[in-house]
Amino acid sequence: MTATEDRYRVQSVERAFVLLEALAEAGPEGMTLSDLARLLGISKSSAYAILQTLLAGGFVADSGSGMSRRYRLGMALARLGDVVVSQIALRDVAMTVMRDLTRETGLTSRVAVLDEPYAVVIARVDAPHSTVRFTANLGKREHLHCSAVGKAMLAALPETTVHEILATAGLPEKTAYTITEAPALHADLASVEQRGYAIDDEEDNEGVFCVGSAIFDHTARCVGAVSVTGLKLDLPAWRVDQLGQTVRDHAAQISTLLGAPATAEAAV
Amino acid sequence: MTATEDRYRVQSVERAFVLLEALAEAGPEGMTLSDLARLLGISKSSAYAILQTLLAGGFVADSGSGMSRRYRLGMALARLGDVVVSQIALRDVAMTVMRDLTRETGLTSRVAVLDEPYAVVIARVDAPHSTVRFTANLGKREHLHCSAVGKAMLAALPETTVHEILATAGLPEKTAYTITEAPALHADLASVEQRGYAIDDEEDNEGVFCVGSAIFDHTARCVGAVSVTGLKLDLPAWRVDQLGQTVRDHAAQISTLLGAPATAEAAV
DNA sequence: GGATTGGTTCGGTAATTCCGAACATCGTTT
DNA sequence: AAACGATGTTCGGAATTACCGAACCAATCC
Repeated sequence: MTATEDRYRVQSVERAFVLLEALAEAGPEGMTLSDLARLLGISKSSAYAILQTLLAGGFVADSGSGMSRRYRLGMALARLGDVVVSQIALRDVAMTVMRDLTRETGLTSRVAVLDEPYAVVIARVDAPHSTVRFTANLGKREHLHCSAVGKAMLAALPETTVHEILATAGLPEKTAYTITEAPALHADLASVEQRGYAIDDEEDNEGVFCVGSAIFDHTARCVGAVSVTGLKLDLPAWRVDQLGQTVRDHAAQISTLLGAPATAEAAV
Repeated sequence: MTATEDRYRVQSVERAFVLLEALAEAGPEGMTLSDLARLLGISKSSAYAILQTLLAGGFVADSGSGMSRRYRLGMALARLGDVVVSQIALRDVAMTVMRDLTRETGLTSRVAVLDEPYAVVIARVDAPHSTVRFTANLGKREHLHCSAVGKAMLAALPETTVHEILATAGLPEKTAYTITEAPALHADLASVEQRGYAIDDEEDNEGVFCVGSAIFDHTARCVGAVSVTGLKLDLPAWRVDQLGQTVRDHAAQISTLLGAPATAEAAV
């Protein structure tokens, strides 16, 4: 049946999580050590050791002591769960809006988040009939100063963090068009802030053009950016601003779906 | 320092959760196997085995495959976290309202949840100067047909589940006043539904009087009940209805704090 | 007060898990 | 292009690790 070799599983870890599932079933009143041991079909001492481990990490909590001590799920799980739902929220929301965006523009769209001092792509929707395969691997770290998503985020971040990021990551030259001087970059960021979208004009890859805009969460903090990517020769100059507005609108759409207040997307 | 003997801990379980914390830090883009192994200071194969285990349970998810596969937190954690927050919510919300209730009435108040086919007490606030110590242990299972919290819940549950519960648990006689006949019980439940609160008049313990009312969550389902307990001779008949309304109001208060729609508490 | 249930501690055993190394695959760089 | 480096996956062996059973406390129930 399960061709998935048991060889590459850890027994005690599996038991720990079966135990957690049992506690989840049990509800607020929790379960006793003996109940758990019986339910899992293991010795009391084994269950005890696992519970102590989980207790130390706050993944289970105990009510009462000594006799008839009861165990229930701990706060630490609430924290982990919260991380998951916020991540899922960004991914899922982004995916649906990105599909819209590529359908409207015919271009590959991507969403990246900030992983100081780099940007990292967490979702991508390929153009339907892309002439070139952009090998944009998910999870790949990219420089901020030479990408549309990167500059969109930089323009939305506080000044101090921008300085920190540029200080640690620098401004390496990727192509002849890469902005390698801090003053020039700050000037560019100012116009990004004004327009509401950023442009990468062959600054990261020769012949590649990108337009990106920042995404904000419910606390009005910048959590990432969305962009479309195409070949420079497919994009006449008169289309750029129209494209920029489209991307900006879709970014705002993601932000509102994340519960961002309307002010976050407006001009500073 | 930590006098907590490492002897009663499970190494691999501890590692698994350190790994999860690391993934939580990592964010939506996740981490690679090698990164994790380096970070935890363990071999790749060990980290691999743990990851496979977590993957099987849905506690981590993987993006991409083969090369540069990335791991991030899985949906199962969202589920566990959700269970925790709803439990915490009920407990915490209940405690504050219960303190109000005992202050106003001078009686011991308790909150129980349904653990078919029994009721189980999950929180209690003792009366300030209680003449008698009610040994109402938390987590203790009680019959539904002879307690105020039990009858309050029964009146709020669908007919089919009521039948199931009574069929499996029966109607054992606890005192001379215990309702042991199904028709009589149903008649009582009807009046409970009408009044909005249930009465236990020495049906569980001789000389003990209880008044209880049901609690509803944000999905308008009955999740428990709250009650006050006192000695029969301290409660003249004319106080009963006033007390019932007080308990009912506080139950409604808990329900609204849990996000229950206003209709749930109204008469059926 | 005895009997029963539940939690905690301990010692020995062997099963479990850990590691290192080798293989397969892919991306990068020379 | 081809070699290199890095990554995920598989395997065998060694011993650490975690499991169990039993005994020891503590508290409840009869």
